[in-house]
Amino acid sequence: MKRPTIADVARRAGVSKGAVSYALNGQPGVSEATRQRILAIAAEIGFSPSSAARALSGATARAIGLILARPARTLGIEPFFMELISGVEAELSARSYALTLQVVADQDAEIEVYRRWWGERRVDGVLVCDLRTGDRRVPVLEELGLPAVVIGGPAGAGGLPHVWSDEAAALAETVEYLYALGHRRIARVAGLPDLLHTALRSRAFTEVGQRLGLTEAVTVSSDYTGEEGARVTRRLLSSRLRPTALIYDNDVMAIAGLSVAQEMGITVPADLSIVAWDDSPLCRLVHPPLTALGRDIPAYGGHAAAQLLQVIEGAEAAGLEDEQAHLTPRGSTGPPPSQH
Amino acid sequence: MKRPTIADVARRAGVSKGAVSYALNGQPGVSEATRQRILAIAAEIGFSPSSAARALSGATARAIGLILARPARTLGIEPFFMELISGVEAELSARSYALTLQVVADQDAEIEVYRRWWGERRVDGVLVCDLRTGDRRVPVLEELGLPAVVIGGPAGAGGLPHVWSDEAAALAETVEYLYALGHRRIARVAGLPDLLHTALRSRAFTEVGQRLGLTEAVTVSSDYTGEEGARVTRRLLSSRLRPTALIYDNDVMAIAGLSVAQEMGITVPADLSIVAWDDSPLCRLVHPPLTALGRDIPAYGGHAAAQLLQVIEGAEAAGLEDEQAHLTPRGSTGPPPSQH
DNA sequence: CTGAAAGCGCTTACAG
DNA sequence: CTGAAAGCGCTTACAG
Repeated sequence: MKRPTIADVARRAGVSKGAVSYALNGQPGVSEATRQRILAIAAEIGFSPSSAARALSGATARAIGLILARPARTLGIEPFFMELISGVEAELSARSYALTLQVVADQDAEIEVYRRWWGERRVDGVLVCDLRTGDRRVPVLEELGLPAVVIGGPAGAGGLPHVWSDEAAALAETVEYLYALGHRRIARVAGLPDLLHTALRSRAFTEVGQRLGLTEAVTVSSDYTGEEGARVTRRLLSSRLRPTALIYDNDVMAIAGLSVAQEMGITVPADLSIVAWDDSPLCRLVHPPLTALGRDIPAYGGHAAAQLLQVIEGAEAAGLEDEQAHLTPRGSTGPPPSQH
Repeated sequence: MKRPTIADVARRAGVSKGAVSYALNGQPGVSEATRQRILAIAAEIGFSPSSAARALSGATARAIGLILARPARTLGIEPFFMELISGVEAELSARSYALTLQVVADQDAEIEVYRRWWGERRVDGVLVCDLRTGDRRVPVLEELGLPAVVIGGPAGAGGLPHVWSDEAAALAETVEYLYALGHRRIARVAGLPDLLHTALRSRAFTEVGQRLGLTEAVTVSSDYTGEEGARVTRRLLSSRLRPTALIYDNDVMAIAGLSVAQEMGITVPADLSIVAWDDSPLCRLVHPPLTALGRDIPAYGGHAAAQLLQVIEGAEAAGLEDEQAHLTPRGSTGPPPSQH
């Protein structure tokens, strides 16, 4: 089955290819009657303009790129990325842009793919995730002039527009909530230490701890996996003056932490309170369900995509502060055990 | 920064554009010395051939498509798809193909996207997931002649090549294992009933139940979400002669089921054994860790991608039977409680 | 409002 | 082994 081209439509309609192009793209240059007739014929013979020909004629590729540079193992287990992607998709498909996805091993590979995509003109722009301290991707993207929007911030995005959420404030509120419940020994199990948002959260945690006079507000680094989350939890709960509350940087580690508590005979929430960041259906799956800090991740992805499309279409995009994560108290938090 | 074209390379090398093209694509028509010189210059000025120009010249788009037609909610929570995607990616990027991903609401939307992609020549082929009974996508893809490989089977793929795993055998082995432990009342919490592999598993479950004389081998339908998994489990465990073993069609429902047992004061595995299909890190996160039926999903995705690339390159692809899922016994299974 | 033509950046027969 | 040229299917000034 041969695919119809613009020439087929033009022949059937008895007009020039140019006229068909104008009609299809909503440009002036054809009468309304002609436009309708051309559109009807195009629909009838199932014509879609070749994306390659369009891209080659200086129009855009109508595709944006997203690269994930995390081990497959971590990627699969965290609902975050899939939720982000579906939000991005919703925005893109409404404007009939495609999403080109690539999973790579590290930042070097990621940078290489950006260079290749730019050379190939394969995408019109990219969404950048997992900002790191001193991120090497940002200057490369700026140098290439490849439109890009950073997901994360507020700092570290260089001159690139970014979409972010005030994680420091959300963390502070969480600590204050635990403090109000009576907790004085609060520890935090953090994600990968070289991610910028981990650093931001750690600083915020230290600050609020000092403000409230919690001398033992410790942050312990981890890597988002259940294994590490469990290991760190075991260590924290084995110390002589163990924490009465734990805040985890993702849902997976929090669930692993809950299992460790159960395995050690520590009752949640009577003996230990647990808070998960990244609220997700996983948090409601376990018993007790986890108190969690969450926000609308698909919407976040959608906003980032919308910003990127603005940049691609030549508009100024100043970036956007998204909603702050809010705490949903469930069964895993309560007052600390009374001191005897 | 202007992107270098093949003409820039040709000028610098002092040859024609055709010669550059031959050199780049490893075609005969240039001397080895010239080829090396051209390659060096291309690398030096950072040239990558425009994917649009390539695609337009009759070469391929060097991209394949994957459409996921499940609600975002379900997508995010199951590690399966992200693992599949990373396996697909690994195979594709080794051959420098791109992956175009789209998330849609239903099969109608999916079919529409296939038609559009075909018309736009945006992808060279597609990977088809979540085969259903009487799948409407298969005849459309066959009619279009868009190269496609189905992930799943063994039946229902029509004339399309497919990659599959013998789920019936894996399920039978699992039931036999539980039988050997002493279980006689075994129930199964199934996934979405209109997915073909759910039907295959259900039939296999009934068959092995009959063969072993388990008159109460019930399958209850669900939808893969934790909510539904919990609800169904509550109902099953509330019946007068409740099952002593439950087999779940995914990890998420199994974890929800475990929580329900805990909430009802039913001890796992002393009072109830639980088996999860789709082994994933989630299964090792809970307490007790779940006995699970699993296999290498990234490899599965990689095999499907490899088959598709074969089809695209014009080779016959007969399809492929992948490894059978194997049972990893962990803490959630044991002998049934003794009858008093 | 419409038609004829150039051009995007490649690939690939076709002559030399 | 190499060069000149046509063609892929669009978009977009440029004349009429």
